[in-house]
Amino acid sequence: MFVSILHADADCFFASVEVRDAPRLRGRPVAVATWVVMAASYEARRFGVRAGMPAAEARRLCPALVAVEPRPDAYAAASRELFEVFDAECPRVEPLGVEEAFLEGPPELGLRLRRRVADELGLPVTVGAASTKVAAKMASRAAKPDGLLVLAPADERAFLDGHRIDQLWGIGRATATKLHARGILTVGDAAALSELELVALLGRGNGRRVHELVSNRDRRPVERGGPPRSFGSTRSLGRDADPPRELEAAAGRVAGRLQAAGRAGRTITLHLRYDDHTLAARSRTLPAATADATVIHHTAASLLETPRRLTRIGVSVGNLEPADHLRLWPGE
DNA sequence: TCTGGGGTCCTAGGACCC
DNA sequence: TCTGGGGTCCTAGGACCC
Repeated sequence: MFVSILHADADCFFASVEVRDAPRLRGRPVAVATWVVMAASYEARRFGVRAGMPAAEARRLCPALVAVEPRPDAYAAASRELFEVFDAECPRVEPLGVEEAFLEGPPELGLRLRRRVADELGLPVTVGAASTKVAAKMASRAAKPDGLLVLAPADERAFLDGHRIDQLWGIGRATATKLHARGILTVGDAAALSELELVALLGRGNGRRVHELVSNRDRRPVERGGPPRSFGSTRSLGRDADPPRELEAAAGRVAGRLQAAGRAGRTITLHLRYDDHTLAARSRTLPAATADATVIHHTAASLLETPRRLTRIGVSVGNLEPADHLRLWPGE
């Protein structure tokens, strides 16, 4: 028996909550969707339905698709319950979004987590266990849906080496493109390179990081998650949208969430996307923290100057601190 | 393929201070 | 007046994740 890193991930989380709460959906292709798909059940995925896909496209691929409106409150409650089980079973839990976490413990912990979440929440959770975060994450992916994969340390390298480089957790499109251009197609290909070669290819920071990932020398420990570092809200703009009004609404949503969390922040960032899909962000740091909708809105609006057509707008507040005392901005 | 909304972390240059 | 080193904060952008 040895201590390992576990990655626990609730399968197609939103869709699983919907199926659990409406048993007539069981076994059917289900998508949680507005005009875009937020989550798809495995039955729907078999037809090619994917998160992020326009709902019309999903329906075309899968005419029998059952589309369900999102119920954010239900997912928040399920997420809370999921982490209550994690916390009850393990002292070291590092959340990674609303539906997954790294945990430290013996591989047997994976069995308990899966059983308890299934019994108490009625939701499927897949667990991967390994000696590093990257291997544990890749193991849980390989074990989906509703599975458990424990990698023995001696098997981890071979397991990782066989993956396509762009499938490795932590390798995105930009890095994969650079590696592909050099004929590096698999994790094994990349692991055969020295750190120096990867640094030459990818830059110092990214090269070192990728070297640690592909060679499975990922030394990052499981760390308890802290409070959020930022709150934000953005919206895509339709043809007849009014960007200044959308910005004001976004500021209101962010202020409400900050106040609910008892937090305030000093750095206000305006987020924009233009019609050529380029992104921009403008930020301003205030002398003191705020959770006030008007201050957030006015600060963001003062940063908004663009003759170009916008396709997305929103605001985030960072540099957070507790709001229950001290200087709020503006003062009373 | 360019389509959601929510995040985290890193880098790099400039301002400013000692 | 020029030169050097070290550090923090702010801003903009990029990359990646679910």
